This record gives sequence, C-alpha cells and structure tokens, in this order.
Amino acid sequence: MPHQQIEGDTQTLHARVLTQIRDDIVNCRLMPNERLRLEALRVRYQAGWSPIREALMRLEAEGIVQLEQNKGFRVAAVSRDSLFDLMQSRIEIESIALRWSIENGSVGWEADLLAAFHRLSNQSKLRRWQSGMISPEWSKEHRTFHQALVAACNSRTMLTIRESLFEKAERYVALSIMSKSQPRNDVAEHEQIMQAALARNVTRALTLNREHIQRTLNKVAKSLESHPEFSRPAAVTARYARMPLAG
Amino acid sequence: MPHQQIEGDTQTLHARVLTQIRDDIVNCRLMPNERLRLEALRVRYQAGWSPIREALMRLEAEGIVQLEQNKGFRVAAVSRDSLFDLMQSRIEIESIALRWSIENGSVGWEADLLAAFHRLSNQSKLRRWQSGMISPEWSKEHRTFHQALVAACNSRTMLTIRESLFEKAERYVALSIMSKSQPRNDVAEHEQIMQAALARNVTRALTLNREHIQRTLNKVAKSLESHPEFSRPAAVTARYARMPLAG
DNA sequence: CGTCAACAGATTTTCGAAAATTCGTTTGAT
DNA sequence: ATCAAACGAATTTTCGAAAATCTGTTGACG
Repeated sequence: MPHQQIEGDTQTLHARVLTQIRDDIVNCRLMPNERLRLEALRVRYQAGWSPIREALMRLEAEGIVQLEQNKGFRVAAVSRDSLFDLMQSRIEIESIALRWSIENGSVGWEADLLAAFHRLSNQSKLRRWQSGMISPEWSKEHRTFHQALVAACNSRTMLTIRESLFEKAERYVALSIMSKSQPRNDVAEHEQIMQAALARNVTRALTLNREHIQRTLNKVAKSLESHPEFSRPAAVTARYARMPLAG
Repeated sequence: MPHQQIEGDTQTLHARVLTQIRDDIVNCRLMPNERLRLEALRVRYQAGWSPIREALMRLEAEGIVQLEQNKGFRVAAVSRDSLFDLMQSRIEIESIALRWSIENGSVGWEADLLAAFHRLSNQSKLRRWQSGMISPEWSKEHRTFHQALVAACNSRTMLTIRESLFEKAERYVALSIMSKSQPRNDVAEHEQIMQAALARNVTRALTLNREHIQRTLNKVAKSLESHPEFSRPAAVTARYARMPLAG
C-alpha cells in the first residue's frame, strides 16, 4: 500500500495556499466582499500566480469566493437573505445526516461522540474568545463534535455537503463575534443533542439540532442587522499591510 | 434585467476549458478513472497549462475530478457504492427542493413547468439516442424540465446542491447508455410528476419523484454490474495510438 | 537471485514575463 | 458644457520555460 505522505512534507504550494486562504476567509481576516488582488495575495502567501489562482478557483467552486471574468476575485458577500437560506438548508441537510447517523451508529460512534463532547466541554472552560475572535482551539473542537454527531451517517455525499454548509455558517458566526457580540454559551445544548442521539431518539435529536441552529441564526442575524456595513458594498479595498506568513 | 454577455465574446480561456472538460466527463468521452495528462489536455483543448489546471481544480471541488498531489488529475472513479450513495442523497435533496417549490410556486412557475414538459415530450419523439449516445438536445430538455420542477424552491443553496448531484447522476446514466442498454422511455413518468406538482399534491409528487430516481438507479446499477470494467482500475492508460499494428 | 541505490525519462508543479482586458482620466468635437 | 473616443496605468489572464517530483529500469552488491 502506498504510504500516505504526512501533509506539510511534500505538500504542493496550491494546497497550502488553499488552506490558508480558506482559513482567512472563514475567520474573516479577509472580509466579505473584499476584493482579492492577485499581487497582494502573491505577497501575502508567498507564491506565484499559478498556485494562487488554482486555490481561488477551487474556493470559487466551494462558494466562498466569487469570480467575475476579467475582473478578478472577491470574497463571497454576505447578506441577510443568504444567511437565512444557508441556515434553513443546513437544518434540512443536518437533519437527514443526523437521522441516518443515529440509525446506523455503532458503539464506536457512541464512543467517539462522547470523547468529542468531553473535549469540547473542557475546551470551553478556557477562555473561549478574546478580542473579538473565537479561539481556534474551541472552534476546532466544536467542528469535531458536530462531525462526530453525523459521522455514522454512511453517506460521503451528505457529509461533504454538510461540511460545506457548516463552514459557511462558521464564517457568519465569526463575523458576528467580531462585532463584539459575545458568543453564546451552548455547552448544555450540545450535551442535550448528544444525549438524544445516544438514546437513539431521532425525533428529539433532530428537534434539538434544529433549535440549536435556529438560535445561532437568530443571534447572527441580529448582529448582522446592527452592522449593515458587513453586507454592504465594502468598497473599502483594505490594502493589507505586509503581513508575515499565516501559521 | 441585466443582459448577460453572450458567451464566446469575452469569455476567458479557463471558463471555456472548464465547460468543455466538464461536458466531456459527464458524457463519458473522458472515461471514469481515466488519467488526465496535462500535455494531452493541452493539445486537446488548445490552451496553456494555467487555464487547464484552473479548470481542473474547479472540477476537483465539484467532485468529478480527483487530484493526487504531484501525480496529477483523474476523472472521478465510479462504483456501485458511490452510485447508491449519490442516488439516495439525490432523493433526499430533491424531495426538499420539490416540496418547497410546490409550496412556493407561482403561476409563472406552473407556466414554465408546462412549457418545459412540452419541449421535453416533443423532443423525445425524435431519435433520442444513436450509437450509444444520448442526444444532447434531449439531455438538455430533460435537465431543464427537472430544473423547472424545483425552480420555485426559493433556495439558491438547495438548487446548487441539487444541480451538482443531478449532473453526477447524468454521468452514470451516460455510462449506462454507452453499454448498449437502451434508455427507458419515461415521458409518462415525467408527466405524472408534473401533474402532481401542479395539483400541489406534495406527498404524491415526492413519491413519484423518488420512484423516478429509484428506477433510474436500478437500471444504471444493473448495467454497471454487467460492465465491471467501468468501476474497475482502468489501469489501461489509453496510450494514444502511436503503436504500429503488430506484424 | 533478490534488494536497493542511482539514474533517466516522463510528468506535474511553479515561476516570471508577455498579452489581454478593464478602469479612470484626459482630450477633442459638437 | 456635454458626450464620447482614446490614451495610459493597473490588473487580470495566458503562455512557455524552468524546477521539482514521480516512475520505471539498470546495474552493483550482498
């Protein structure tokens, strides 16, 4: 069997750039609707035109970057409408994936889920946010927990879709946190969802999950409304200063 | 209404190449799992490295091309498992989209749907296939009809997902047709679905649509099993004939 | 014989220059 | 003064050469 190379060893440039740009967009270090000038990106990510354009094309397909022919790339815009669309779709997709996962889940799934929750709840005891930023560690555990919930759904397709929507939602949440709105403490919510899933109570788990997403939606929508500049033109072409390599 | 630029006018190269390669893959002119050598693509699509790689990266995100670091691109493989996964997911996604569409649909939606069906049913009277190929015209009308069904669903997200799954399914169907299995005549099925949708009978429309997809699944799965070479290694690296005839 | 290092050819990946396009401003005609 | 053509700078897009990586083969050595 071909031994999988450890990432970072012989990782191609476009793969590294892809990860970095995506991370910067999801965490709103590159703001919604911000113009992505190639020259600036070339400096920021230390690469030539090709790897950067390749990464951007991929992100365009993922839907967090937009391309206008011969006019270049932008970070995908945000809006109240697309937020609602996103969250409503997310509810439906997660419902299906979660149902299948609960129906299929093995003991191993239960174990992984418990473990993920344990890590999440402990992480949240530490400072979860500072200076309008979600701590990357908490963010990671949170993502892992939600992944663990649906992990047994046994459908690559649904998992991929779910992940993509989850990531887009994360960007809205990051935006919301940035505008000095405190993240809500939802450890208890997560625990309830997990309990319902472990009890194989599909109806209850789906309801709780739906409410979980809806509460996030409400909070984000509110902070979006009080900061209309986020969904506005953002004509401000933030010339980013010389920034050292991210991570 | 902003008038869309006629394509072919100031279309960038990577956009043209993207469309062409995608089309070739969906119609299995580039076979599943086939290696995509850049040099060959460069000749075939008359472009430099950059536009081709950019197109391939985008297709990779769409999931019909696979990339292995430093080893290049391949057409995404097919398999019984991913076919079932795809079709099952498609049923769920289309169910949601169709429900919303029926609940939201205006008179304009009804009109468009009727028009699309009319075009489809007439198209099918012509020769629908020839020499193991679905006629592109029929294919287009078919795609348009299914689009018209869900068009009123009012969720860009769900529509995009649905379209992507539909396209992947199309590739499997093309594969099935190629192996001299006749396409089934499903005009009546389409009409029934439409009638249910127009009658705003959500339950019936969803059931019919599910059965429609399942019938396609059965047919494609059968022909996939009788042609195991499609889902197999395809190690045959179609060295384009520069080998002289033996003896 | 079998293993492994080193090499050569093929292929992918990256770079930087050149071509094409857009955008903002100026110029010139009415 | 108004409008539109036209120029030039900024930016995107494309090309082809160069670098890096992979693959398969050869030949030395245990």
